[in-house]
Amino acid sequence: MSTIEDVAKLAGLSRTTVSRVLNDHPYVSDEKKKLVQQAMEQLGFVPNSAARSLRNQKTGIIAVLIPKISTSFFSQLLDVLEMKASDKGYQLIICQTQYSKQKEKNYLNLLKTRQVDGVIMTSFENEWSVIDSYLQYGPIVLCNEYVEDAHIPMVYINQAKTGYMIAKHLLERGHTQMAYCSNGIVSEGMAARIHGFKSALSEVGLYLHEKLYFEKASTYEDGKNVFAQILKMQVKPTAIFTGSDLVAAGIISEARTADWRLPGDLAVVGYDNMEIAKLLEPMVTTVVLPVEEMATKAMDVMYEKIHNKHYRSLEKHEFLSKLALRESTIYRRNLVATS
Amino acid sequence: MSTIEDVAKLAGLSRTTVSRVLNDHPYVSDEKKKLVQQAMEQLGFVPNSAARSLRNQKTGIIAVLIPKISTSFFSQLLDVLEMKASDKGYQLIICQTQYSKQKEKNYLNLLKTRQVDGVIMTSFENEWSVIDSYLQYGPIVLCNEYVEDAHIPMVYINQAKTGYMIAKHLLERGHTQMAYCSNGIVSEGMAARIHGFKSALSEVGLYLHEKLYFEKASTYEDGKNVFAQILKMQVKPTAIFTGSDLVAAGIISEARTADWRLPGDLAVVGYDNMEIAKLLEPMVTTVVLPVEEMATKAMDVMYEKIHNKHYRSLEKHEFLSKLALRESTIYRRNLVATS
DNA sequence: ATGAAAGCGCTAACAA
DNA sequence: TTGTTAGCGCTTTCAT
Repeated sequence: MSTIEDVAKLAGLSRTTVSRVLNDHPYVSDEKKKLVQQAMEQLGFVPNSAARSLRNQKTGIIAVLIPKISTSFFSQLLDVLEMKASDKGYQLIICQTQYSKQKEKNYLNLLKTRQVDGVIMTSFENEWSVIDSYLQYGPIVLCNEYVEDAHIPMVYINQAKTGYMIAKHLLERGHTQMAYCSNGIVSEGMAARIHGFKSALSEVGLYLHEKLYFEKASTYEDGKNVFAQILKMQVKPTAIFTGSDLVAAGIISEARTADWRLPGDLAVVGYDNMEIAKLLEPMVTTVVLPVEEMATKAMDVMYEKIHNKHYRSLEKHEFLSKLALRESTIYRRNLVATS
Repeated sequence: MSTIEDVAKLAGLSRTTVSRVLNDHPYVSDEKKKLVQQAMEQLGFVPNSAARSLRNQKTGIIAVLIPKISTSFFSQLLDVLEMKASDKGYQLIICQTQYSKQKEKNYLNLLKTRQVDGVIMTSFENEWSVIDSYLQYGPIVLCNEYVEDAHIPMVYINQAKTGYMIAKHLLERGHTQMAYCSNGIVSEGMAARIHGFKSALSEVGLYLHEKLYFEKASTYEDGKNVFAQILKMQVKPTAIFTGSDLVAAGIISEARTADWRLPGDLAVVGYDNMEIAKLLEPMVTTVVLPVEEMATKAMDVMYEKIHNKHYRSLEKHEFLSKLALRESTIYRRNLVATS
């Protein structure tokens, strides 16, 4: 492994000059530059990054905290984050928190030990005050979360508008009796989503019936359960927001078994635009999340924070979901553009 | 940011002693040890990892090269790899090659610049000779690939046995006319798989009809196409291996539209055990890959290579796929255990 | 059991 | 335009 010193010797110059060539500094004559480059070539020289990190006090690495990589949404997010980081010349260290407070803290320590220049959190487990204390060591950017009392850049989806949009769509399709599935997670986003949903209803004098609110559904099995419950009801909903494409799949599966027509007897709206949404029959109208936009913004903001060094700046970067209209809410013959 | 020097001063000791405490060296009296620990506590001292890396010539980081993170299989693999790395005290840098030779080389450079202690490749694009040249800088372990002329540890699936198992299962179900979908990727593994498939057939005097071999099917749409072709055939297959659950989904969707009974008119075997395999109707019999086992082994081997420093050792770590038996090849009433 | 000092490879302030 | 030198923070001989 050759060092800058070796290159300097071979080129008959000083380490400084070599370093200057390496960093594209001005004030190096073309002649010497050539000499240095030849020497580098000949030795197969590559700068040692630990030495650079130590000297420059920055690593070129960003940590991404994620609860579970193999979750469809998070793997998409990570995918884009990696591309954007790569574009900016950064490496990404992946940190799976597995929804554990301790793991989350362990990974935040990467900031303390200066192993990374910044941390992007796509979820969080600890109290905000705990996380806040790490800000003295470097920038933290929230991507896909919103916290009222955090004074840092936050990139997130306006869930109130998401909820509103869903309800509005169903209202336009003529539904008046709707059901709503939550996923059991209690967060500001989830609260905002249902609030938005309800406000669209109340605008037209409707409301969400208590029995039609399912508190905790996140899996295919949960979806089947939800339908079983619906089947037993006196007054049945004509439309349901499922909170997840998996739940939608469960509901659809049972509904078909029970010979319900979809969307005739029940219109279904999913969430996440997972692969299955397009594969089911009927194809599922679902909420499409602005994954790419959020990841891009998060990385841009992180880059800026790393360089301007003012970590505690409150920035709200809000993005909107879209609705992919498909057969589960609109009869095929009325569907102009499916996507 | 406090350094080891600060701690030493506060404790009234030397840097050496502090370092010894930090690294659990013997020959430190309990008394001084306590002193040092108190000082560390008081200053909130955390060792700087760049300095450690520089001094120790190792980073505690492993790079994982992956073509595309958001692919179901790779995200699962990455998930397990991260857990295993974490167990061993390593961080993972993720490198998305996007099937690009150049990107792959760029990321292999992390080894040259000593930014990582080793590289795990889950796929590769360049000629083996290119990759081989990086071995002088550190260990490379193949996880999910097999290359005949690579002299490094390889963790992979025995695809010949996978193919054999699939055909065997269909033979046992009484099929004699089978179709086979490849995904268009040309690799030793893919060749082995079809070879294994064919040899099970030839054992009982059967063979794979040329027209029933689909060269390139990897998406849901491809699956629909495949079925359309089958529909036009004179002699139709009674069973098909799809090479992917997505393709299986496409085939099933079209088959149902054409009012085929599944598995009565056509038995379908998928690959990958994706989420959809259990959600479709019928639930899809599919090949389950030993993701966890491969990831675990790859990380174990990497750990060992990093420490014993002999990188060019040919090691074949072979794993087997399993078949998850479901309704698409076995009538529900005959299904004892679905999974 | 403890400390002094050298040095990992690089960059930058300063001098020439 | 180029070189000398100090030092980033840590570990490890070697001496005591």
